[in-house]
Amino acid sequence: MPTFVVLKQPMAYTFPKKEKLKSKKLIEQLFSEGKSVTAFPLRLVFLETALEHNVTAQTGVSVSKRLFKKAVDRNRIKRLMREAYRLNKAHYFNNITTQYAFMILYIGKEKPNFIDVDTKTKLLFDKFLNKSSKA
RNA sequence: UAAGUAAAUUGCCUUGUCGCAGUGACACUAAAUGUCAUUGAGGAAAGUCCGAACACCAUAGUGCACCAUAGUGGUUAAUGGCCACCGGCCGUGAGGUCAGGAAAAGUGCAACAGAAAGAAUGUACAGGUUAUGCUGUAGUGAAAUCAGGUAAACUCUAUGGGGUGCAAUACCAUGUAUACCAGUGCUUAAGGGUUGCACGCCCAAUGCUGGAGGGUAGGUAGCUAAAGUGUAUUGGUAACAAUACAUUCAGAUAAAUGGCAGGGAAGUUCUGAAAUGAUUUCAGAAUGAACAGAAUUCGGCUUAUAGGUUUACUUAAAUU
RNA sequence: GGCCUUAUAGUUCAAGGGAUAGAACAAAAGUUUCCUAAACUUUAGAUCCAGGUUCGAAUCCUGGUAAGGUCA
Repeated sequence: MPTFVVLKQPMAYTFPKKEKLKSKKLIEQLFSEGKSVTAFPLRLVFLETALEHNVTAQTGVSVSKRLFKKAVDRNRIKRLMREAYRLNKAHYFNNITTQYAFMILYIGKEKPNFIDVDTKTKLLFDKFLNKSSKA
């Protein structure tokens, strides 16, 4: 369970402002030059790059207005995705030396619950590690 | 008790833990960072339909055009909102609803049907008359003889409206291109700006306009104490106003207000028991909350919304 | 966040408030052909939704829904 692990290592499970992907320029660069992996209904777009702050990655989440008309639904999905990223990133990315920009997209049409998003996020990061280690 | 009408109000509560954003204090030379404290979505935050505040457009002017509104009075910062009254229509009723000025200023429109839908007078029958004109009825149609209907047709009347919107606007940082093409021009002027047009006003030689392109797309202010909110009293039929006291209540920007694990609840369904005229009470089990997320700020309107609670009233039946 | 535009057959477009909403392409059936194409004949198919004004609304007015455009 996530809560059990959290009690042991509270420091790693945060998601402060400087770990968020905000620069418009960097986001445009990410979508034009970055690669992607998919674990439906999630897609991860990533790019190895140099960041302003001393962090392993800057990450953003996105849900299309086309797929979810209501702001409540979009906010809910983005919160779940951020939460899943926060709880899983330490386990997967502690050994990475270079800096990355990430963007996680939700491409499904159904509203998910947290367990789905959590398991899919883990699957997504597994795929990402495979792909990046090969390259 | 049943069926209904009109309002008001509420919009799940709570514990632990891990996170997010703002503000303050402390540590630190400062920044970054850390610790602690504290605050953190709605009645519609929505639609952007009205009205304002505020900012810029030179000072925002005059006329026409254009747009909006339309019984009377009141209310307000303002309104197309709201309140009261009058009138029309609907409802047994409580109530609901109405862009509710002008057709004797003018122009237009009326399919089909019908003799005829405007300067027209037909046909049949009856009445009346010497006879005709005349009067009534019939048939068509939404409307047929009356100086008719239609203004959510043009129009007229009255009233109001300068334009654009916080991606406004100001400043700082970064970065280039005073390059290229077309037009025009240093002169009474042409041209451009100012709202669609006219007048008026304003602009000018590293000029102005258009085309095609290049650069930056980071930060700060605007940004939340306000026509604020709550309670009480007074005035007013009411909308609303005045006074007193209390209170400080979100400010994000790929965009905070969340995740997980419990506990409790209104309500709903089922089972059992007791009483009863419908039904109610008690016990147990299951289930466990609609519409929806601030984006400069207010006042309204409109639309979405599971249920719960309260008040006033109407109709019908029964009882006293 | 602000400001605008549009919505009619499967698609692209018409239709001064008036009879059964029209045209082209596409679709289906048939004729022709040994078969297909072309050609010809026929058929089916629509006013985004809900109110209002009007005798009568695709058209006028109001409120929703959906799809698009634009800004420093």
